[in-house]
Amino acid sequence: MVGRIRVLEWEAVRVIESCCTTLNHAKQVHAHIYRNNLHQCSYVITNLLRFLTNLPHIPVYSYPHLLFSQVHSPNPFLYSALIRAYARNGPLFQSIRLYSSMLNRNISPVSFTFSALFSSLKNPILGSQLHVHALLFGFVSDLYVSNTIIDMYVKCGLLSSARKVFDEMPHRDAVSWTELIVAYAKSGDMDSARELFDGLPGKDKVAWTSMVTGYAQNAMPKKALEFFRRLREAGVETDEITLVGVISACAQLGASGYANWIRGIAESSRFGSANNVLVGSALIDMYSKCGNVEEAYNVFKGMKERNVFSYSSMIAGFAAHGCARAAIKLFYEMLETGIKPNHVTFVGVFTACSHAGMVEQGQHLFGAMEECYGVAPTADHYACMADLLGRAGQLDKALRLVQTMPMEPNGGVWGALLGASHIHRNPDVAEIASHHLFELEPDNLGNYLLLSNTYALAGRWDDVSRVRKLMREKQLRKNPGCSWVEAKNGIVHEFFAGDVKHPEINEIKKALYDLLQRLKANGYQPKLNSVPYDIDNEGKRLLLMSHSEKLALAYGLLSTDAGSTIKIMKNLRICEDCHIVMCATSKVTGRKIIVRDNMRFHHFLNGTCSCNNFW
DNA sequence: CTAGGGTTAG
Repeated sequence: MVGRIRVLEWEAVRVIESCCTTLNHAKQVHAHIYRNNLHQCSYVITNLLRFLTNLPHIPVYSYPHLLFSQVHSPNPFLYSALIRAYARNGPLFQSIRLYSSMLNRNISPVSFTFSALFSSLKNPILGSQLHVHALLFGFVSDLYVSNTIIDMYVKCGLLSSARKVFDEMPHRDAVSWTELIVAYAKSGDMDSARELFDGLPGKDKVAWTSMVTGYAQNAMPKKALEFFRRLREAGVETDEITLVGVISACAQLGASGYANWIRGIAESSRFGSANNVLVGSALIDMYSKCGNVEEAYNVFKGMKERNVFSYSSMIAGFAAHGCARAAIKLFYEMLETGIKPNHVTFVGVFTACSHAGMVEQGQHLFGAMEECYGVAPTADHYACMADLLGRAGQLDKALRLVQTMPMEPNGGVWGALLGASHIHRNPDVAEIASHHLFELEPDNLGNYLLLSNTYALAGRWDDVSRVRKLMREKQLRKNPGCSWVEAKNGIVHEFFAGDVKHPEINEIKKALYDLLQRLKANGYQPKLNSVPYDIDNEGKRLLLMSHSEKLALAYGLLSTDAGSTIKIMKNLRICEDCHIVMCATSKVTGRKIIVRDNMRFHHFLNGTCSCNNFW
């Protein structure tokens, strides 16, 4: 009889492991188990519960608990499986209650009990108490348990406690190391991550990828590429997640040479964009950020499967390039496919409207987002709307929106208002916005500059010096303006404002001088009031001449073939005078010029810019 | 049962 039950148990578990793919399957299996009197068997029910835990959105309180309660004498594994189910999907206190009830019934926990408890725990007080329990029961020498304890401390933000557990572990595996490496990377401390990584004896794919991704996420794309090169030299396999990290690094570099290089690697691997949504979406973003929105769309069109990331990235890409109508059209296409937009999708949609001055369209969608699509607006969406109204010149409406919005305005909201005040030269609204910004972001230099420049445009030089004094007191120093341009051979050249370091600087200055003369003959006049300093006109003229994007433009004209597109990247916002020069140059030379500044892309063609002077 | 992943902004 016992033997027969064993066979049945084993069979039931095999059925669960192989055939259960939906909740309905699970229920059928359960009925079968019930008929065969196996519903009291901890082993079988544990496996059924484990399966249920992995299904998304199963309310734990109902069915899984029912399964559990039919077992009269549950073993510790069954308890642990239900603890894990609650830890994953249900209320935390239920996990803890089950754990106490286990102890009360004198059922000793097993290591699985603790890893289940720690796996979703984000409460540092409970966490450290349970850590003591794990110590008392002697489970901290268990790798799984210690690793989940490390993970728990990391999730609680207690990196030093996590490190202490790590340092005191008698044995560690790659998981223990990588958990900490990632934690350091996420906290922005790549030096510590690097130090740990260097000491890791067997560096596997995940550890290498964590370094690549860590550098990418911390805005060190060159370092990310260096580690990717070393990863490949070490003969480590590259998978989709590694690729995504490198692609993101190339996106930050913004140069087409890197973009095409990693694209080639990705497409010739098993994780090409046609079959892999993850890689595809990352490539869409990369090409958008490299100024090639057409290629981004080619990747998008070539994907067999698309999800909310692919659509949102593409919509944001169109928006950044000023293709507002394409962005909106894609948004509606997305709805037709049944893919639900999320909060990021809407940010992209509103940015598109904003940069195209489509106020009514944007307001309409803002009104509909919660009602029709179930996405509740966040402060970020209000920032988009403040931007939309403000850019379109409706500063009063924008201000009223900010003052009546249902949540506390964040920096983005006031920043949008400040930016709009600058565009429309309204120092009064700028004062209100910056007053809040100086509280919220006391060290954000850009806010001080925008306020000071808005005063300068209004000729309020006393106020300008007041803000400059404030900046000096806070010891905030302006980032030097810097631009990059791709030469014909794909090499990227860097220029700072007033640069004299480039080997061909004399030719470049000559070319720029000649260009400006040509533009002047066609009606260009330097926009002197875009210089926010109280100096004489000749000084302003010279200052404008030295802007890094103009140097980059001149070098681009010198170093690329006639008829080819010139691509320039800038770390700060392009200035009004440079914007005019770019427009005029595109007309006079017949060149297409693409400028990526820190805000968006500008496509200059035949005298006009895709941003319609909204930026 | 524990470790790496893509989209947004002024």
